[in-house]
Amino acid sequence: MTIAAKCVVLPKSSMRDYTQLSPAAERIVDVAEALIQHQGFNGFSYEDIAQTVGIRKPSVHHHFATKADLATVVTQRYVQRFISALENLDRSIVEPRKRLLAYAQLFQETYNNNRHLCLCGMLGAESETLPASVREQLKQFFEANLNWLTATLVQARPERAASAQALAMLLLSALEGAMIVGRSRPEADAPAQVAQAFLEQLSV
Amino acid sequence: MTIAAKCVVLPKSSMRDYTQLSPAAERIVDVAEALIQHQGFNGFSYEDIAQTVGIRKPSVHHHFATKADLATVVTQRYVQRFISALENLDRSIVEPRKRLLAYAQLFQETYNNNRHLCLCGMLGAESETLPASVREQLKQFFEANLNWLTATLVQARPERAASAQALAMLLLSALEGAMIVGRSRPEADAPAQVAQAFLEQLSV
DNA sequence: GTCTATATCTTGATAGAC
DNA sequence: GTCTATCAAGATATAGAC
Repeated sequence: MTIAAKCVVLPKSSMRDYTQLSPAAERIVDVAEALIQHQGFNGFSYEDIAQTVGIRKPSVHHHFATKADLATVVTQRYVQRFISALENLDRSIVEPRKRLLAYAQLFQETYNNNRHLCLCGMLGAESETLPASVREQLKQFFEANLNWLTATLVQARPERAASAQALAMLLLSALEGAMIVGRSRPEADAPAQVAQAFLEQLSV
Repeated sequence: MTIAAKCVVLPKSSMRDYTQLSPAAERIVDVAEALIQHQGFNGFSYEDIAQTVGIRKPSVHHHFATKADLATVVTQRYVQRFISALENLDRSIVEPRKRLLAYAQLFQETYNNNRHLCLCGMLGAESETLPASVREQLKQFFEANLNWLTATLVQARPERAASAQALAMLLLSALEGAMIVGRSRPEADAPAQVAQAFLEQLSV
């Protein structure tokens, strides 16, 4: 099969690009992102989006034919932005321990906005009901986070490099979990607190 | 207002008791519990339950008038059973560190069943869309877990009692999060692995 | 306790005018 | 790009017979 033929058979949803959204499409993606983080993919409807954006349901369908299309673009944009944020941390913060604190702050800032979950944490919980295109993005998100955390933990404590992978999974899981557990708790800074406990107790 | 009057105004759903379920009602609760753990409260319908149990939709409504009623009973039973399991651990395992490993195994065993999430982890993510009666149960679940973990961590390391609360939140969050992150990863033992990393690295 | 039948509403989605 | 109108399917829920 030629490369051209391969491109032709790509499903329409895969050709959408979050970097080329019209202003109206971008507003829809913004609202959908917030609704997923607040209520989950199965907890909102096109009608909810239409009312928040201030348009009608068919106008939403004009920009994103199906809910699966919309979720794919929302997730794609979130994952790419998050990966960009990780690259920014590498460029702007030299000390590994401070970089890890800034990383935890990414989760805390998300949570500060009306206790919003990490988009991929919410979708990860619902993943059994999601289209494959979204699940693929989730894999990328978690893998990128684990790779970044592992590398940063090795930099912070080279003598413990052997356990860096396991600690990366521990910290990522703790941050995702803290946003969920924290919703049923009074504290507003659960993600920052678990990260602090992690770094202090492990002397990172 | 008299105590009697207060009882009278209790909504019907609050009077349901998971300890007095008929065999048919219990089968429905079993199936609903599994569906929530697999797909979430907003990811299944009465029709799904009916088909799995092998009855018709109205028969499900006969036992649980509304989806909120059903979710309340499912959650109530799950939380009480989990608290009983914690009491069993206290009775049957003397050494605190082994008790913590057995605790983590509770999550791992849940996860071994088709990557089922902790029921309260899934509902915690969806909590913004849930009835108050379910949210109340979630608070109880997480508080009971944090109290049990804090006490057990103090027993394991009395000299670190001051940080036991923060470490309890770290471990609980990590276990809940590992089930979610793990769904997008190849490993089948994410909960057990994060618990092991926690106990090893913190020398518990 | 279970069923058939039905009501009502919501949801995701389409047709076609402007 | 947005709208009105509409649809088919699915979801929650009820009425009433057996």
